[in-house]
Amino acid sequence: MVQKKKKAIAPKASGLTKRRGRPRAFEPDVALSKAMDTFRDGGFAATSLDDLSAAMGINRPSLYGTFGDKRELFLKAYERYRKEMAAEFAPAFDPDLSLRATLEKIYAKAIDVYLSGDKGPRGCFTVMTATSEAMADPEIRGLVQKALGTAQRLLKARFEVAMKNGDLPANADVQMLSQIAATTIEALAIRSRARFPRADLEGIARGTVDLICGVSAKAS
Amino acid sequence: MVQKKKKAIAPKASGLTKRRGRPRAFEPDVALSKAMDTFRDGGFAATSLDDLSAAMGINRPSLYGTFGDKRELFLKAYERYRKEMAAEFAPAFDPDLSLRATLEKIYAKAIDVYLSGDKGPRGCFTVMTATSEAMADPEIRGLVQKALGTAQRLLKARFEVAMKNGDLPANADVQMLSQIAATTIEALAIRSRARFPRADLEGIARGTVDLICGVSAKAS
DNA sequence: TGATTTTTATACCGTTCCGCATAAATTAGC
DNA sequence: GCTAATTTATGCGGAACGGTATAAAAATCA
Repeated sequence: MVQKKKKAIAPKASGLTKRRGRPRAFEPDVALSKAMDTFRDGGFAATSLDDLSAAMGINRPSLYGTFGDKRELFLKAYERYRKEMAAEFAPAFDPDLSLRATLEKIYAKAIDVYLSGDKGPRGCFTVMTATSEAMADPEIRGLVQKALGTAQRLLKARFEVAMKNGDLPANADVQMLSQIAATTIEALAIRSRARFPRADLEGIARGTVDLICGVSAKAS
Repeated sequence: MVQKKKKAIAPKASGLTKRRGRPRAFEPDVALSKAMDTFRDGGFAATSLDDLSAAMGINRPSLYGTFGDKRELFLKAYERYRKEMAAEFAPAFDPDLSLRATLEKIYAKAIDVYLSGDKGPRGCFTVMTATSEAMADPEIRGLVQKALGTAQRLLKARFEVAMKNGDLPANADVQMLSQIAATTIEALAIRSRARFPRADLEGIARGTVDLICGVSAKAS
């Protein structure tokens, strides 16, 4: 390559400027979503570019041109997962909800997400798929640490509010409670992947909620 | 092959009958241990037979002849891991130990096991390595279910004893307690793999032990 | 219409993968 | 020593892998 002439003027900020050449035959967003599912099913190493290309419905060169190599695609898929999860869980943190309702909503959502998948429960991208790669890839490891840390921090903040509101006893150990709450989510991810029945997962969730919020009467 | 003549008489039950041909140049047991470590580091798919052969110090044909193909070797490595863990954790269930001492010993051992590894914390074979394959392989999935179930059953039995001994309140919910105790182990496996510092893991363990056994005073 | 730009489709390249074929090496039995 | 049995060492073979070169297709701009 001698020297590629650079486009002098970028198209004006409008996101709808007509591109010059042949238009894309796929929606990058839905393709990335398919890639996310595929990685979640098989993990990084066991998922081939052929698998991805087939699932995303685009040829390998298009895939490469749009998302970069396999690892970059994995990172983008994981980034998308994190954003999707943030959006999924946000409503549960609605301050109008009681502490118990918040926790119930979080666990219900987690169970739904982890059990979804045509070929079996996909589990959690962070806990299962990304953490597997965390040993060999420092960047992925950092993202996993951030994700786990963020989850626990959000829970801790909610518990602090609850303590001020009187929904938790004044001497509650919010650090410990947020650990219990966060690690329960991680355990749900593991057990969903191992195909524990939904009722088991719901039982674990209910147990943790009862433990944190207190049970008025020990129901039979 | 026309027809392989079968050995008419099996050598007498003595385990020390001299084998006929060239002796093995490796110890199958230590080789399997190396395979276990290697799988734990990289997972099933990302670990090649070259990796295994190099780590185990034996050539591929010997490997194949002794342990079978890659999946069989994986299953044998996992089986070895489960037996090893059973032996490692057995002392913690010594009935002379207090409930608190038992739990402390369990978590201390878990953290030690999960943080071990030259190239970084190896985590738990069940939670990390095997569960990754659980989706595609029903046999592995069954083993994972059994392992997770066994851990929780052991804990539950210990809590039932504690309740009879008065170490737990008479109205304690042993099912819930064993869930908390077991899921905490799984969370430790995840977080060790994500390279959370040892102090964090110990903090999680201490929190769970305090929660289950009760804290006399909320220390500063 | 023709030139330019961008994406698509086909198919290839070198590497790595898993499993095994083949033959040399090392033992026990005769 | 010779034969049979078993393990080692070398390395092959077909398939799958990740990535890319190349050219056709489809759009805009002149």
